[in-house]
Amino acid sequence: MNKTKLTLKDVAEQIGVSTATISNAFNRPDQLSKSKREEILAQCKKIGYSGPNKAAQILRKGTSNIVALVLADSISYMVSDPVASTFIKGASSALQESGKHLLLYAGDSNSIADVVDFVDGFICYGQPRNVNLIRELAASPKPVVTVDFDIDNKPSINIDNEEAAYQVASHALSKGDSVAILGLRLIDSPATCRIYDSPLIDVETSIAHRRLDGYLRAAEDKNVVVTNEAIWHLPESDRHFARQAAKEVLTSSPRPNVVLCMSDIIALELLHMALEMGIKVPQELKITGFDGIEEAERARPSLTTVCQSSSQKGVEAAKSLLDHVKSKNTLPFEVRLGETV
Amino acid sequence: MNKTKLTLKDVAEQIGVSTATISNAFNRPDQLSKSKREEILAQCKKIGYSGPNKAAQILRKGTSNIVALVLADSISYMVSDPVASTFIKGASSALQESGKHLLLYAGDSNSIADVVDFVDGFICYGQPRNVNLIRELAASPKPVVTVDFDIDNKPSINIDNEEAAYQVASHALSKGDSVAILGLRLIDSPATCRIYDSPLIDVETSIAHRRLDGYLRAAEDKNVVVTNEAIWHLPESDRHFARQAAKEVLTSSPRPNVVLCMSDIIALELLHMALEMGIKVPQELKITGFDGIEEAERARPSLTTVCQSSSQKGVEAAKSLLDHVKSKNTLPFEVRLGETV
DNA sequence: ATTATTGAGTTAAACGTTTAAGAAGGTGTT
DNA sequence: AACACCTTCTTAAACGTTTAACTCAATAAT
Repeated sequence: MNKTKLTLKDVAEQIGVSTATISNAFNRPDQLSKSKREEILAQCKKIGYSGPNKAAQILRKGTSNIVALVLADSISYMVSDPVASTFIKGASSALQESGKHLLLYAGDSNSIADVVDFVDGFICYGQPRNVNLIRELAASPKPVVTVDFDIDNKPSINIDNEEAAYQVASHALSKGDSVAILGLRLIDSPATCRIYDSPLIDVETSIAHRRLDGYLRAAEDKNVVVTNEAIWHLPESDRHFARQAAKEVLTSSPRPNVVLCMSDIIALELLHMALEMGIKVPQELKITGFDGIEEAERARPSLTTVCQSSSQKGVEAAKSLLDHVKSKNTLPFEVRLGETV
Repeated sequence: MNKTKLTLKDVAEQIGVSTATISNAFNRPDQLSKSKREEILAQCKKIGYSGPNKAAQILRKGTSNIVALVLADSISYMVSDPVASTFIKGASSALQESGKHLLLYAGDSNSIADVVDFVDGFICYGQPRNVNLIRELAASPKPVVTVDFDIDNKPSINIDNEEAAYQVASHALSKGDSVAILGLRLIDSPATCRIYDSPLIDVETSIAHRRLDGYLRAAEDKNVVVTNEAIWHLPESDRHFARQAAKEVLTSSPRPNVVLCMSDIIALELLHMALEMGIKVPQELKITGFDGIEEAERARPSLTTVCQSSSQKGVEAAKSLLDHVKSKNTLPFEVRLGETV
């Protein structure tokens, strides 16, 4: 049992070669003869040296094999959200295959300063609340890949949200004529409310606005008028907020016969409440979701929604980061016709 | 715009003090006068130096503020499991409060060698598959806290699984007399099967065996005979495996009238299948679960189970690690009487 | 026989900090 | 006036590697 941990220097002295040679034995096999290398590795194993210290390598090499996954909100929230956790699954398995480690980073923190020096890059999932964080990411010397939102000049992974929203809304509006929209993070409010004339946030960068654009274009095509009073804002795709918004929509008069929801979680909550109130779906009320989570397919009636593969997004994001891809990557989506329209 | 990143040395030269003083300005305010410190900090901000490089700090200080969360299985699986993800929630929020970062580490990997040099400690959730990993953790110089399993001489967070299992089983067996047990990871098999006389694994360290002990003690108390043919092994708490085991149990003859399940996921799948088959619960079949997940409470009939707070376990694990607690910590549990017994 | 070329190792300078030990000057005590 | 004792800052040695540049033989080319 050694008192203190062995270093390259100790090992070099014991074996009788220079530190450089030991280092090369571990990192650059072409720099020394095969026989010597094997001898060194065997010796190291015998005396209990398990390889160069990683902390020192991080400093010296400037790379750590750690990738930070910046999550839009708190980590707590993200892990329990089915869409986000599926994304994490995809990203983590792709990273693991490349021997990278995953550091979970809360997007509600104010700065990446405490990790930027040692991580190899950032995968950024969903629009962080904190504007300063986005600025820092944009200016970061380390590679950054964004998912479900956009930073200028940084690669991103996305579906064509505008088109997807357009398609699903067109389908629903061909069967109904009065509409409400349950949107996500459209304005700066911590509570569920109609947007009225509140200033919209993140208009350029957020997918919510692309989806809204798509909904509105579909409505225009079908000659359906949508006022700001028919557009709700939810601060999060959370059952609690969704329930409240659902209640407001369903008790508003006149009650719309089409409700376009920006997430399946919201749509499902609306569906449940409608059924509880004895409203017939889809006869009296048509509902569309967004995301295509499992629960949406299992629901009765099953939800009409836009399917996108969160896990594929995770995989693509990881790949883009590792391959130093510079361009934006637009993934496919699919409108799944369920029984709610 | 500077070409290359500023270092302490650059800054020191520009401001005209020693590097030590700058370092102290950031790390040890008591080592220099208040006025000088403020002046330095202001200057740093002006020239765009955002503080000492973290990679260098990790090497020099030997601490990184990174905690590795070692998850029993692959990260992918763990993130989607409701119990595990709730645990992650608890742990991550507690760590975040202390300014620590969370590194997700797959327990199905073979060695901690690639992170042990730079992480500050390990939180280990659930029994890792890989025995070598456990050996390394046991021998690690860095602090380790285990949850839901045990390593000698390392602190752990647990409920009294034996007693909890005893209580819930006693309740169920007071209303039934023939029993099957759906257990987790009892033997070394990748498939669902009866344990028969296969050698049991991790007998000393795994919670599954504590629960089994509790079940068997309750059975003995009630004079109910349990043979190894009534005990099933599932490799994971997964709906797919659960469904298969449920089918086998429900079609076995004679069919037991009490089934004790080692997780809610298993119990719920059994419940659904029983209802599909037209078996009346609890009249013809009594079911108990374990964990107390939300879905168990929402189910109809609601599940009788053992409630434990996964998120609290996460919090306690983080605290133990950060406070260098050496002792084992036994958390409370509660048997929730549902409608399935 | 002389000069290039290659192969195998070594030397020493980074990487960017922290911190024990020391120096210089000021304050308080006797 | 002499001494100890702070306070404030500096010096320089770590922390444990990687890697460009160099040395020294041995082999190949002319």
